Amino acid sequence: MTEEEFLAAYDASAYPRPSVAVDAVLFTIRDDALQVLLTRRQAHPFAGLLSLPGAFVGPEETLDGAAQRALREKAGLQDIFLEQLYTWGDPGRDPRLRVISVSYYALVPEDRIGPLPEGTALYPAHALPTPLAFDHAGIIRLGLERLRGKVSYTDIAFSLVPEEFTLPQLQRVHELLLGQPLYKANFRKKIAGRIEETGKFTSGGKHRPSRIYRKRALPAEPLL
Amino acid sequence: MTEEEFLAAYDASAYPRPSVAVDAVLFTIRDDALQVLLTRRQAHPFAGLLSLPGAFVGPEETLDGAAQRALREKAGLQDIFLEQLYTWGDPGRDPRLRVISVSYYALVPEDRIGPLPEGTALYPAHALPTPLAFDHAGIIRLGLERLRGKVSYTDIAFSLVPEEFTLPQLQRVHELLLGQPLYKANFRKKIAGRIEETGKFTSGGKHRPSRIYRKRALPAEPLL
DNA sequence: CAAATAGTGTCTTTGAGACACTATCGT
DNA sequence: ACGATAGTGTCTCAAAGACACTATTTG
Repeated sequence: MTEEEFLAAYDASAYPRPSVAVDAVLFTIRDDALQVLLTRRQAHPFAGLLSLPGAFVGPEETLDGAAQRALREKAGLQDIFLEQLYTWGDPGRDPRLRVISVSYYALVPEDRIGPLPEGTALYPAHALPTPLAFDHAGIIRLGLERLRGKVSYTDIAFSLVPEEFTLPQLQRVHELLLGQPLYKANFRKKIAGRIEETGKFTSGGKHRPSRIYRKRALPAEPLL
Repeated sequence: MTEEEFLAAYDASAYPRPSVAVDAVLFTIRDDALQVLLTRRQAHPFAGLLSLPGAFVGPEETLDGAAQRALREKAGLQDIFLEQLYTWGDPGRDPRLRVISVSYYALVPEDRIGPLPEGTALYPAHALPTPLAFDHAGIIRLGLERLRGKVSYTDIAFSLVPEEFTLPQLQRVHELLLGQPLYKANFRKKIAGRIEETGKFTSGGKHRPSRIYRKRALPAEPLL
């Protein structure tokens, strides 16, 4: 059977086509812990359980666009770091109908999060209530793995920190993602090329103020 | 609007739901080059152009299952390395109808490839004909990036080499994926823990025979 | 023994890791 | 001066990189 023949058969068949949705794992740092945005489900299935914010993909909408919309609608967030994670499609993952879910993970500094709608809140990523709706526990686990894997060799940690930040703050984010303490001096050497000074300092603490930095605009390394 | 309301509206709407397909980028090494399996399209759209092997996802089929099926049908391959790559869903990427495509990349040693069906053949990955059908050029480019990124810190190169192989062979695969020559001694040190000797040697060459190895069954490193 | 490729020993360079030290704030 | 946190200098160690050497086959 050629693809065209299959398509014709598929088009004409009585099979319900799968629906396509997006689900987003929104991470942020709050109360010195990595947290995930979850909403409590009102309706069947999994009524009463927590689930990831999601949305069905509109007919004229890109996948990224649908993920952005989901976060805008459920958390009032715009222009945040968003990256595709994995696509989940096991038959039966949604008991109502076949749903293919394209999952995303998103990173946002706490100061960008406004008041959340009723039923939506942040939960600590390493002590989530159990069970969660659908296969969302697995999606979050994969998001955590991806995050942990990428933090050491990319810039993603900057997306979890305000535009202007101190190095102790940034180091703490790395430590929370990696789950282990880091040596101050080594950490600073490693990120030295990716930051620039603002000239400002913190104040008010009962200790030495710390320098305030921002992310360096251009990658320090020119192409080889 | 709650999710349930949206779902009800979505269900009842006249919108055609997207179709969901899989496309696979099958890589192999042949004639001392990395090659990709492509099939020439017979029908509209993009008739006459080359495209990736793909399939629509059946109603009771997993995504991985559909990708395996596509490769079985188009290349007679079974039980090969297969990993999800990215999901493409821009409206308009297929001019006929909305198609969400979950892309995979697959790796197979040349000796596992049998005779290919009419219109299907291998093409050198770094000198592909242009243009390709749909957004398949982008899918292949992403597959190449993923492959290059992963070769240095994972075992994937073993999937491009027969079960029993020599180190010059394995090194050549690394060099083709990375696009640069490697130092013999350093390469051997790096993979020393991941291989084991078979006790066999090559023969017939006009030079010193090389030892034949296989992949080490268990990861040498115990959990910390 | 010459050509050709397989395989090894070892010096250098780089970066991660560990730790001790100094600096500057508030009280 | 002290408690607390910010920030730096430097030794160690392991891995990556570079290169030169030895080994074993065929003709």
